[in-house]
Amino acid sequence: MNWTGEDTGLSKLDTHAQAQLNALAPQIVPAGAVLFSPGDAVKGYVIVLSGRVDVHLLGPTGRDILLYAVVPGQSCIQSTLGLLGGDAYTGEAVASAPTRFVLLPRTLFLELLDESHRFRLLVFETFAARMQSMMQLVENVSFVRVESRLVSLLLERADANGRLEMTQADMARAIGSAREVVSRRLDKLAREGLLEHERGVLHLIDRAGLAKIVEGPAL
Amino acid sequence: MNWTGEDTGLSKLDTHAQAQLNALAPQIVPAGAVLFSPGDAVKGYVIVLSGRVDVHLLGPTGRDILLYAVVPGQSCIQSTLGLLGGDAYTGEAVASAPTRFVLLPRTLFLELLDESHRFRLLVFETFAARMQSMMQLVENVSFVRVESRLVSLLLERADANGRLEMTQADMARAIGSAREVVSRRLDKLAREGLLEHERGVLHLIDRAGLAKIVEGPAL
DNA sequence: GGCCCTGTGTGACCAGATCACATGCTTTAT
DNA sequence: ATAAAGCATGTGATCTGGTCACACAGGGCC
Repeated sequence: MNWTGEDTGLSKLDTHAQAQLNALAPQIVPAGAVLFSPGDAVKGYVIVLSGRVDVHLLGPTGRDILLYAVVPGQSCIQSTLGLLGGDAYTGEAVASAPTRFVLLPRTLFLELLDESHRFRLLVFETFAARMQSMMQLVENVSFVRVESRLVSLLLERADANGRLEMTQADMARAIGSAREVVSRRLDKLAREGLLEHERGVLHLIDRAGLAKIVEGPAL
Repeated sequence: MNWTGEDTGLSKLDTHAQAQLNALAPQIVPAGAVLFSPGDAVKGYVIVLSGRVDVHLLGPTGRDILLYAVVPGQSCIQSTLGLLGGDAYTGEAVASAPTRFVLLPRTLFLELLDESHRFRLLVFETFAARMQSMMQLVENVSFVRVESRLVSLLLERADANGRLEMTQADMARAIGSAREVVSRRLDKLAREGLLEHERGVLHLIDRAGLAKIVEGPAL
């Protein structure tokens, strides 16, 4: 098994560290699998090789908000928190696509942290990136109007043809809003001729017009 | 100069690292001093020895929200982000009390990170704590009602006699709300006999009653 | 005394969240 | 094939909270 070569960050590790990592067997889970839930103990450091893992926070009213997505080569920092501070998870992580990942046990993680300069950098960098994106998130939910957040999401996630398969409930989750609000916004955007939508699918019509909305008034 | 002994985390460092740190001269700034603003380049790793530094995010409409407070022994992770990723600051840091701190230059920071196991742990731990508190923040602003957040703040910051000197504008900043909203909430709490307030000062009357509000309905 | 600056109170209005449904499409069971 | 169940969506009413546009009160300071 040699998976460290698959991914940018890890391929630069020294060979000793790579050997130790390659000894671990990657796991595969289907889309929808829950990797951890609030309160779970932290089992190890997770590195995603392919697929995508969404980590979100659950509100008491059933609403939830996407904290960040873990894409290949990145690791889930919630697990890092746990490994360093000993706290349990507060968020929930679910695979939003079939996902292949490895799980470094705590001892190996700490060992590599001491031994490998590159591994350290890697951990720090993903950590820093996450922190940055968390700040971005706070900025978004506090200062950016729902319409802008929604349109940003659509522009980001739609394919080259402007097509996007996603339910309104999932959009609401991703931007930290409510399903009904998304429904009304999409309606408005459709009335303005910027997009079309039906059950489960959505087509962007006027990307330029949508892009203008993203810049739109602050709040 | 020997300031590493003043503080819990640093006193456990190996003597070599301590010697290098003690060679740096602490700086002192008065309350209200701005340590950095959005867009500033990162000068180094900041460790606060005494006082208090508030880091907040500024909204385009003039509203701002407290991201976290840096208290003695902690470091500002925004600077860590910058040192590792090279990005500029996005938040603003102001001393909310007279503050004494040291600034480790980038090179020394990276050197210690490689050399000192304890320093590494220290940095990681503060990093993890910050991340945790950022998640807490997201949870609060998304899922907790303003009244609960306000009351939490009052209970946290009031002295033993239930007295708190703070303007409504500052309270609003701290909980990520607007001044007018705070004004109306305080009014309501006062009408219910839970507290009294006048220009710049505030007295908690019924701590138990207030505590019940914190638990209150989710949103 | 009149100024100015800061902190506060208040009403009107708007965005967005919540609640409580009503449809309709799709899949599964019978 | 038809009914039942489940999911995705639409819609009105209502509430919380943020924004705007003020008025007003308490201190300093000249």
